[in-house]
Amino acid sequence: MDQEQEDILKYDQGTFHPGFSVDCVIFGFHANQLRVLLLKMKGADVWALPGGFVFKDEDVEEAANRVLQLRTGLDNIFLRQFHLFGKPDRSQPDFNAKLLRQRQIPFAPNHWFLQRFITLGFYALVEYSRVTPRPDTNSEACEWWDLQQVPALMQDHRQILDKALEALRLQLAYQPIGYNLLAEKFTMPELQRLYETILGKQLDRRNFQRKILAYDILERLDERRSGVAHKAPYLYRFNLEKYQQALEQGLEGGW
Amino acid sequence: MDQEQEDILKYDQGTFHPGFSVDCVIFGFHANQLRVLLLKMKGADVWALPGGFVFKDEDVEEAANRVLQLRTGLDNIFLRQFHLFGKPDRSQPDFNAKLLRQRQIPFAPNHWFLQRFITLGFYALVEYSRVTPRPDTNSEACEWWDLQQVPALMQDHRQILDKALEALRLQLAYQPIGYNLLAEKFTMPELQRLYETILGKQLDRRNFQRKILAYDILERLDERRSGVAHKAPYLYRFNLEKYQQALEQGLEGGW
DNA sequence: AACCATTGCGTAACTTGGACACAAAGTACG
DNA sequence: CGTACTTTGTGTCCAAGTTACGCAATGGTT
Repeated sequence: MDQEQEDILKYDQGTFHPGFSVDCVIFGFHANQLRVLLLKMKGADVWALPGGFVFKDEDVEEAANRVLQLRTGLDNIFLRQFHLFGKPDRSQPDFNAKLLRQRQIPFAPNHWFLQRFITLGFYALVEYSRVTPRPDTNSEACEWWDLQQVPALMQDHRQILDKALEALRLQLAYQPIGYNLLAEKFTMPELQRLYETILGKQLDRRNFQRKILAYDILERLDERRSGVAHKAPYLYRFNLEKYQQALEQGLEGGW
Repeated sequence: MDQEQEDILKYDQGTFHPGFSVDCVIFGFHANQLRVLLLKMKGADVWALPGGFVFKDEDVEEAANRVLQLRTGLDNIFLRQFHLFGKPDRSQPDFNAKLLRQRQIPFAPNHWFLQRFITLGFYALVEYSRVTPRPDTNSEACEWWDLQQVPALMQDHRQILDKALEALRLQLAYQPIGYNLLAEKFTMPELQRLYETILGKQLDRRNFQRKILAYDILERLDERRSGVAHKAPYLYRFNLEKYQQALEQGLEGGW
């Protein structure tokens, strides 16, 4: 894939799979807060989820990966589709027409960008510190936002974001989470803060440790995190093999 | 929606949302077996999932409902999207061209039916006895198949079916299942057989009863199922209010 | 050097889950 | 009509897991 960002709006009819887009809810974790990466649309006071279109012969998952790569600079990221948003009124052709005019791109009334779009929502978990946010040609900013302080979003992007969070919480119940969101080495309290912010509630320190260790996906290192205040906590890292296995098989089940 | 089934292939370019379809995995429960409703394609020795296209201004969920209604005669059914299948090679334009020729419909090489299709998979749970299977214009049969004996399916429909079953099993772990699949009144053993066939394993009768009753979504009636062999079991029905609530809030969680 | 928030490890009380026992109910068959 | 057999309703026991804490050790702070 070309690193150089091209102007999506200048593509011809027929370049992309028609009437279909992908939108990514990119989660990061910083300063004990869950954050999402958002784009500020040019000439409008709304923000948007990073999204894109699917090339005519491109895998849909691959398109989402491409979007992620372009906005964050990262590759090989945890990315999972969670819902398709297909209401007919979710598209706003007037808004899109305004965009085209603003960009001084000539267009016919049946321009592909003005059609109704169905969008597939993905959520991604990325390591905050490794991300280099990059706006696309239609946006003037690309920034992290605290989940508590997300600004007004265009179209139904707020709904998409909410549903992504719901899916993330659901994943927590039957699959491990953390790899890709935390640095390679991390402490138990850090992992706990992550779980707490995703769940939106506090957990008992000692019981958390017991439960997460029982999953048998962590390795304790002989190192401790030094320099910080108070007693130096041990560092852990995920055992990738077991982590992957837990992702596939699920952690518990209920039945 | 028009009850009368029209011939989909005779629609013009521009009738449907382009390059997009829905496919439904319709589960029923009969003779202690989980079954799926399949269509036999005309003039080909393969079966297919009931599917359809989305009208230009139609909600995607609504389109799936329409498909369900046309094939089963039922309305207001439990229906849930579970995965989008978007690989570029999943479409088989040659197969579709053959279909058009067979049906003696003239077509240009860029006919909408020959394009690449992205499909959204839904699964539905229906009450077997209330279904009246109806083939569509492209199929010569519409029948229930035992999950263990599903015949060869066209394209990636086998994958879609497998993924639907996976999603169904996952739902079992955190949401109740049974309403819509069973008759209004049912016995505990019947409910247990349902769980057992979905999970593909046997459960202890007594522990099952305790666990399912703990969910607090069932009401035991003063009636018993009479006429059958052996001791007459009590009849139960779902408390719809609590059932609905459990669907939304989830049953357990893990955290 | 005393202080104190935090970490590592442990334990008692309680809940949940799995394996199993037994009596009651209803059909089948001699 | 009574005995055998299968199935249902209810309950118990024990192991495993969960929850709610206690306490000493650590390492920077004052």
